[in-house]
Amino acid sequence: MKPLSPSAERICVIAITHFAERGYDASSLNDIAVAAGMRKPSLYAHFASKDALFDAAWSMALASEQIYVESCFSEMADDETAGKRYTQLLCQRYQESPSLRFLLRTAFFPPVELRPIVSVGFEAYLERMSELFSASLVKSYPLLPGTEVAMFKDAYIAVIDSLHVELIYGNPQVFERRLSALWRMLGDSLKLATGEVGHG
Amino acid sequence: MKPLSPSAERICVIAITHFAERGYDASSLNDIAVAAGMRKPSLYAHFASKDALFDAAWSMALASEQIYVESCFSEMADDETAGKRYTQLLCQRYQESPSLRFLLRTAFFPPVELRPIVSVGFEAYLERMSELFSASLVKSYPLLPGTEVAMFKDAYIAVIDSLHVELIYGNPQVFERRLSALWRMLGDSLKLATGEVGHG
Amino acid sequence: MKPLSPSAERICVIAITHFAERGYDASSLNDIAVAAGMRKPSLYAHFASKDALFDAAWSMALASEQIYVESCFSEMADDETAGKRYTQLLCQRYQESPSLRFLLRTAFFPPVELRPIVSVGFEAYLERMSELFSASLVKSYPLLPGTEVAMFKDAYIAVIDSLHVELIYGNPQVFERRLSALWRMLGDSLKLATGEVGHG
Amino acid sequence: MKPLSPSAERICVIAITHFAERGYDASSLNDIAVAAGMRKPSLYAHFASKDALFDAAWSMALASEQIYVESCFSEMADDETAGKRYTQLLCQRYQESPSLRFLLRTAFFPPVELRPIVSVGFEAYLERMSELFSASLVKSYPLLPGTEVAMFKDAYIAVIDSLHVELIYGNPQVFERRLSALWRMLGDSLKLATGEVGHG
DNA sequence: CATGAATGAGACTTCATTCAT
DNA sequence: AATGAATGAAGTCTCATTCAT
Repeated sequence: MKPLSPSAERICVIAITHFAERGYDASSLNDIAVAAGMRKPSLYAHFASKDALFDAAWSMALASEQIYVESCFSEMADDETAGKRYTQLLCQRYQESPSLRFLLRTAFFPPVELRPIVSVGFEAYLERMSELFSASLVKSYPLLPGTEVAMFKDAYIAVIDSLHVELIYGNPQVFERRLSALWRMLGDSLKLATGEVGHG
Repeated sequence: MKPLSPSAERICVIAITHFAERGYDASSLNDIAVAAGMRKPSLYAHFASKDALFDAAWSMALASEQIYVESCFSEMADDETAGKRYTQLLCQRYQESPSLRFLLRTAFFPPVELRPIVSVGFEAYLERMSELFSASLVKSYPLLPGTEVAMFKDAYIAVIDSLHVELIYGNPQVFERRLSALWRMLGDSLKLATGEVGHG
Repeated sequence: MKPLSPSAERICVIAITHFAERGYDASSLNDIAVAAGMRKPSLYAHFASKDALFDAAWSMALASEQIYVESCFSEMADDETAGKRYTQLLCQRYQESPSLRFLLRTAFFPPVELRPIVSVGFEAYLERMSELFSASLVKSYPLLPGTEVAMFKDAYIAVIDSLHVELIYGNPQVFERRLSALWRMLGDSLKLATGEVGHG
Repeated sequence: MKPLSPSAERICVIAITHFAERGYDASSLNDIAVAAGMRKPSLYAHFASKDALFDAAWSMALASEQIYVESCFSEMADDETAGKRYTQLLCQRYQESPSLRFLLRTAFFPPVELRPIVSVGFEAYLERMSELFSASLVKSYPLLPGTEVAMFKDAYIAVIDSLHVELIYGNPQVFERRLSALWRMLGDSLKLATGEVGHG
């Protein structure tokens, strides 16, 4: 994982948008090269192969989104519902961040030969998110039993994935309805689970 | 949508598994033809182009899953929680039905030039599912206000999509946990929404 | 080793001349295709890869030369010195037969990945020649001890290889001098070995 | 033929092994550069082109083998059979000297555009060897007629070439048998040619 | 219906070479 | 003396498609 040269980084950024929009198979190195202001063979001065470029792009996108997630959760106000901020910003993030679009497309349907690399990275990404959520949850409801926390962790990731899908469908209005429906459910469940126990 | 000849149907079935596993771009007409026991050019006796084959495969898969969904909801017992049966069978269905795998992969990331066809069909598919769910919901809770029904419709599709994603990830154990977490939420929310009003 | 179609045979013949003149690495499928009156991708309707084409060309050239060798030895007159006719025709054969030129070039310096295939075939080719020689030798000198026959077999192949090299150098005049020098040696050695014993 | 810098010499040595093992076409400047501890463009600080590098490698290899041949013949004992020592050491020399392997490969199948350079050098190399042989032969058999000497010169080079081929085939056991068979022939011929005339 | 043969377009990749630094 | 970056040419190979048979 040595750091990339500036040119290599630029290529990576472009590759990310191509992979995000077209997928791995339908992305052409020629197009990526031209979009990066060079000719096809010049790519090979920076990356040994299409796979290697994909690897680098994957790492970069993953790192970028991981940082974003951290910042999202760390900026949380004390009285905020755990994990809500992230979901509220998600739609905008998706539209603004090719990295996120690339991440989702790739996590869902990775090129077969790169599946291992992809799934390891993405699972860590989701796992970190669920940890941030449950930490925040425990902070708000210290008395919540561990089994309940575990259940809500699963529920939160389920919610995230559901929102991801709606983002992919690409209808922002429906996204907002889904966001609200999911939080209604999650909120109700939390209410019942914590009742007088939690905040009280 | 004229009916397909037996040969054309066989080709479609094979194409569906290829598209499901590899995606449109990475599926080769040659492989499909050989898997169907013929040579590549023979495909053109049945379909005008790769796109046309995709179209037919898409229609067939959609029809197949629509029938399945109908049967799933129609066999529902009276005291069953609305839409639960479908989600419980989903994991097995996914593993057994290339059509469903094809549907999801394609709905999420359709080949650009076929996006319109795909999204129209898939939205109808989801819409029908949500109607079946809400009909069953209204039957169980006749007094539930319309706005609540609408909200639960959104929630149910959100749940389905979330489960879809977990199926794509491919870990059956996690699927079961997610399934239970989502129904816990949905159940809690229903409980609160209906209270004494509903079944009582 | 299924028989080749006429087109495939034509391509093979052309490939043989290309491989003979340029070697495997420097031969381009594009050039071969054009020389065969078609475009590059059309080759792949006949051969799965460059290696496969090479394989076929190798088999064809080997078979061709094996037949030639057989005919050469079978047409031998009774009072002829064993194996002489073949060496006398060799220069002309080399000039006329791309197969032989291909055989030698390839036997001497095969593409690394095809070395096994090549050496097996060529060793059989040489071995057959040495058997034909020794059979003819034994017929002329029935009393020659087995160890001597074995030695002359080695000597004959050594002579053949030496002539091959001179053919590759490409100077017909020098070839004739070498041919005569080698037969002088072989003849002298035979004279001493058989003496009054042989023809008696 | 200005003398090479130390770096250039080092590159040449490496190039010789690459050319010997792979041939001109299949040898990559990149590989050679890396093996020499530098990057491809750095080669151009030492050689103007691949051809120029080949030229230099060729000259170096030729010089190296010429020196070896001289030393081989000059160390000859008085009662030794002319030229025998060289052939006896040949197998070991071939295994130890990339230069010799390069020489043979290149002499047999030079890259087309370099054929003139190659053949001139190699013919001189063989010619020198045959002169050393005939000088030694004349020393042993002063009364041998000139025509006979000329014939034996041709025979000796023929023997050398035959041994070369066996070295290329790469079977040391067969090499020994061939070596002995060839000297049996050469010795018999010499015996008959000199008879009572020579040493006596 | 099926296919053998052909093909234009385009995929990834390697190569020898150049040039500014 | 060395190299990172770039590139035109060319390499092998795959693909969807067409057409005569």
